[in-house]
Amino acid sequence: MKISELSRRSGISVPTIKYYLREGLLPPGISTAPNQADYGEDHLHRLRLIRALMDVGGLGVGAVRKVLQAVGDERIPMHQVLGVAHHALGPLPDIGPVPQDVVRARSEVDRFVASLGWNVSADAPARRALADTLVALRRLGLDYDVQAFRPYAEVAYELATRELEHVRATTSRADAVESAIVGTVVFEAALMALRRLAQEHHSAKRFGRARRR
Amino acid sequence: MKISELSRRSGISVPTIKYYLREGLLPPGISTAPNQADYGEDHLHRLRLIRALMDVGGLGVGAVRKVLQAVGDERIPMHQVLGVAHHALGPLPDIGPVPQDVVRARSEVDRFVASLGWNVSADAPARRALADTLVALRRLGLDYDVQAFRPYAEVAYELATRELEHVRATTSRADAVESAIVGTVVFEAALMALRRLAQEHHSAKRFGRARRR
DNA sequence: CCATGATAGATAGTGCTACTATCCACTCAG
DNA sequence: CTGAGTGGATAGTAGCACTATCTATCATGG
Repeated sequence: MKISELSRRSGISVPTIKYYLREGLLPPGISTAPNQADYGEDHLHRLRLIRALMDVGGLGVGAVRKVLQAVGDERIPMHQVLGVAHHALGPLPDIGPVPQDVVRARSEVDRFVASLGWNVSADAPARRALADTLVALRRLGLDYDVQAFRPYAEVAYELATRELEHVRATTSRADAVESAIVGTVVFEAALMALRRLAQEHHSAKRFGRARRR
Repeated sequence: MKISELSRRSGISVPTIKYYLREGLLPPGISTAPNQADYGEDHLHRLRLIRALMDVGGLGVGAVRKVLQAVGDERIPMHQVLGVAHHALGPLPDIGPVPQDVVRARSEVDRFVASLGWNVSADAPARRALADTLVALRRLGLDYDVQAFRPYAEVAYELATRELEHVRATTSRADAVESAIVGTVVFEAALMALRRLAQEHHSAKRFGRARRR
């Protein structure tokens, strides 16, 4: 199909598709002439994946590119793809000196993860993300302990069990990898939305029943 | 204290504090002369809250301003503050025409929420956010049903129960409101981080044990 | 008491990101 | 054969979160 049809079927403007081509998010079509190229269903699917990661997952162009590279790289074994994706999604590496309270929080988090018996690589970005939340709470004067995260950890454990079983049920590597990525990013957004809905429900039940606004 | 001390103790540069003052995120200090003002501990605390919302919660300046307005507005009753915060956090209102599949997903989500027996306002942004995730999954060719969200809903329900109980235990309105906001935003980030850690653990267990990278 | 540095407030500029717009030479469909 | 569409390149834009600079003041230590 031509780029105009790709644009129409994906709902993404032609200039934006050209931009994704330039940025390496979308592989080029099959060139049939100096100024003609042919795009297939896989291009359409790729565009939808890009939009899902950006719109639902909130990823930037750079993060999407990293994730897609990991998905497309056959040399990366299954059990590493999630890690690579998490590195693309997670916070950037440290820039300046790390404050004292952050250092302490990180080691608390590391001990906490170890106490859960979880087998997670030492440089997982989510470790630092979790430590950052702990630091934020404490800087606000709320003296939480890492143990406050335990119920969340138990919940996360059960969800991850379910999700990984689902991934195993799929067939090809490409499908498995993509469903793992989508599971991480899209179901994360779904879980957030559901948590907020549940909070509103409980808030209404506890503090009153009048409608908002 | 003077702005330089506020800057030193908060770790935020003086120009940035001035920027927050201009943007209305931080209330002005008590003016003691045409070019002098005095800032208190509450300003320091407010700055830490701003950074928590921005750095951990990923909110922009506009969203932070809306949330802080809701926190500070005594007229807004407790049971509405969370809703107001969710409106500030959630997706923007529709701009163009809403595609057919989105319309269908929204009504499915509405029926799903009703089937859960949750009492949530009809215009809660999280409804649309959840519908968007469903649409994203389907556009990727994964024909999920809303019911796939049920386990997540159950988990979200239990977490929200626990969290709202914690809010009730606090005392003043200001504290309660702030802890509700912080709970929504910061514990959301913590839950995400823990879910990713749990995923890595299960991924390592299921697909292999070699270290990444 | 006066030089030095900080301050409030205002205006303008920066770097980054995700697009958009314009241009060109070319080509394909009617 | 003409006019809309195309690939490829370059340049421009809008929004965001700061950052820099300026001015008129003010605080303070020698």
